[in-house]
Amino acid sequence: MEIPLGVRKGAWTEEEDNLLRKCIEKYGEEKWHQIPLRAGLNRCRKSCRLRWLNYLKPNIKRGEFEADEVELILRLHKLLGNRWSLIAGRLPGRTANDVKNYWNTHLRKKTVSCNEYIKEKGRKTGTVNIIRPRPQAFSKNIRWLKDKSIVENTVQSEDNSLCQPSTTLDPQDSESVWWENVLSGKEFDQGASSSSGRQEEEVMPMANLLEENSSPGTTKGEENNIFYEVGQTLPTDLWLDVNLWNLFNTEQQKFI
DNA sequence: AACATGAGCAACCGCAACGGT
DNA sequence: CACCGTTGCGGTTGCTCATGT
Repeated sequence: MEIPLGVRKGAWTEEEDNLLRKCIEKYGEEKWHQIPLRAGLNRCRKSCRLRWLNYLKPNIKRGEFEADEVELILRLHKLLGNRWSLIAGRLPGRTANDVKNYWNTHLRKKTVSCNEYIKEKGRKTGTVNIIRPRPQAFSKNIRWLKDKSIVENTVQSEDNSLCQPSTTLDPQDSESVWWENVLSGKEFDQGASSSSGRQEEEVMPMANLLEENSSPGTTKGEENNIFYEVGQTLPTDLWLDVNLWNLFNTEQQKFI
């Protein structure tokens, strides 16, 4: 086992902070398993890494979250769920832990009450067209263009009939049109579900797409269910409107 | 003044993914 | 391909401080 007996836990002292800071200034943010030894700290590597990333790192922004940051957190959380590292990657100077803590203490209650309101409203007004989260995948070669909300390569899904255009245009063009429609909020055809083969090896979920375009040091790829099927009719407590796609696109452009 | 309660935040823990062998 | 060590993430815990009773 890597953690020696008697390893120190709990709050960090100023002396420990200084040792860790000097060590990382000297050796860099690599090989965390060697950091405790190099720094002369009786801490486990996890503790050292966490302390550095959440507190000691030079560019960390302290203090109150600004209104635009809060708004971005709310929107990204709606889009991504509890992907704190991804969300933090869009907030310069903020750590995943900061974002998570802020969410849990300030925003969770608000969104819960908001969701309850939407749920209640949905019961009264019936159903709306939604973009529903579902496992869906994209080619690993997808690139977001700087000038347009277009992806170059194949868009794949568990249900191609919903995710690809019904026209017989050139595949790239038709997908571009489809994406433009999605991101511009145009209406969609009601798609009939049909199963189709899914190429597991060459596809990746959209969250990974975000990660590939996010700032260095963000998480590696992992699966999740943040994809959205269009044209479904479901209660409003599940909806995710098209404007959010526009937001997603807007935010994406900022960081490319 | 003493105690209870809740909010905010730092830190820990468990797990999954990744990369090397 | 399997195994193992390392890394990084999200959930949870626990400490501190402010506020209420």
